[in-house]
Amino acid sequence: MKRIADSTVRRLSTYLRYLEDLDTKGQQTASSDELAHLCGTTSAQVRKDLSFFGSFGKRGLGYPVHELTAHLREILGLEREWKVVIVGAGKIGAALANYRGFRQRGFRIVGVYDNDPNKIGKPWGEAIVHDMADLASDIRREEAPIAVLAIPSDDAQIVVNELVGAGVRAILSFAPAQITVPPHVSLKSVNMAIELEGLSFALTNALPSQGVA
Amino acid sequence: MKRIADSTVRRLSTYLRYLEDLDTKGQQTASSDELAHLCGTTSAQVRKDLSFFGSFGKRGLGYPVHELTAHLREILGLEREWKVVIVGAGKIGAALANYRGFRQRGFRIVGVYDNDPNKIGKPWGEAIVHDMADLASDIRREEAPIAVLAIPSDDAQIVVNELVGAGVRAILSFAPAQITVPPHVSLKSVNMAIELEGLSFALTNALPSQGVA
DNA sequence: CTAACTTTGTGAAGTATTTCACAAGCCACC
DNA sequence: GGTGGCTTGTGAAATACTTCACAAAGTTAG
Repeated sequence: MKRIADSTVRRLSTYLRYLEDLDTKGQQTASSDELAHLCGTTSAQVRKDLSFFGSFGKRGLGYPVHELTAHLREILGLEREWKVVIVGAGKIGAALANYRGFRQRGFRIVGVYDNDPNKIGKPWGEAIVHDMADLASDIRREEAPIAVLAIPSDDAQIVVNELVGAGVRAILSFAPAQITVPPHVSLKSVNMAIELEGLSFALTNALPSQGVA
Repeated sequence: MKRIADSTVRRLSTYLRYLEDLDTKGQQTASSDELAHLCGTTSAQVRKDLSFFGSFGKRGLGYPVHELTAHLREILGLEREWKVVIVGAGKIGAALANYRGFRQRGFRIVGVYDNDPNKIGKPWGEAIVHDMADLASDIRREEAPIAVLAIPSDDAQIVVNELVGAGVRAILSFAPAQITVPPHVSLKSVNMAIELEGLSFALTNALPSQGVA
């Protein structure tokens, strides 16, 4: 199978979100054009994205909302539960844990870890903060495949190595540092500084044509 | 001047971060190859990125670290202060405000806004939470060009319209919703659900070749 | 059943971005 | 001051992604 572009996968997530809305509202079908308008893209893009995975639509009619929703969930691997550990009992991790969609989409937090003695043992949402010293062994026991890295910065790579060694296969990092992982591990980095500096650049250089997300 | 790709701007931010490190350590010059390794890209990419803005290197020697740092700050528009308002006195906004690099890079928070009566008037970091009702007039008075949108979700577009109407020219949104802005306004969206679903997809479809950020 | 209309799925064309590859420039050493 | 070894800057090639445009297929109305 052809490699799927990251940009395509991101759009699939967006389609899913809006299809769920439409499904809740009881809408039976949606055309690529309608979906495109909701999601801020073009109808050709929608059709192309979906066509990588099959023919889900009916010509002259559009896509069956409920059915396509199920297909997308399947494609994105959201029909199962994913165990997630959160490393760093700070604000970012808390924001994520608070986020309703997190649980709704099958991501279950099985542990929160920190190395601050003032935090260890304290409650954190519905969980209790564990000692980072237990991180690797807990991951091995739970077989959690996903880790969220929400620690300030510098030891990020060290922690990542530990995570990878313990069998984590996907990491979402909020640490403002370049991290490397072996090829069998997936890594996504969210770096607020980069986003803000991107805005600074845009303002400074006053490019016409913004408005995308 | 040719349009600069978003991916290029993101890399410039990364170069800057590592050049600052090298500068602090007292290193005089850095080759495109060294920078590439630090930043997880290729030397050709580094040279191409920089070449859009000028010839900063010396053949046979590399780039002067301190000087290039200054150039990049200039290019990214970080030689000045940017006033930022934060909309939504929740965890995400707090994470951002806590983040040291935020202030270091010239972003100054001039106001935090929420519509929750239990939060309005309460201290929030070093600031006090203001009523969203004052948002537009405060932005006009302060002339803050950047807003961080850290509210749960649904009214996101309404708030954005208000922000744009009040003169905001760049928005960093953490709301998990599609937002549109007029062409003269820059928008960056960070959507944790999309990132996590991207990881889920990668795990499910077990693509070989990950490791990028 | 036919005609008019809608919408998909998809090669082909068009853009955008990355990588290649090498001439030209600079340094250091003899 | 010439030679050898590095490293930049950059067109050209390669790759990746998006948009176009249209045949094919389905729908609706008469």
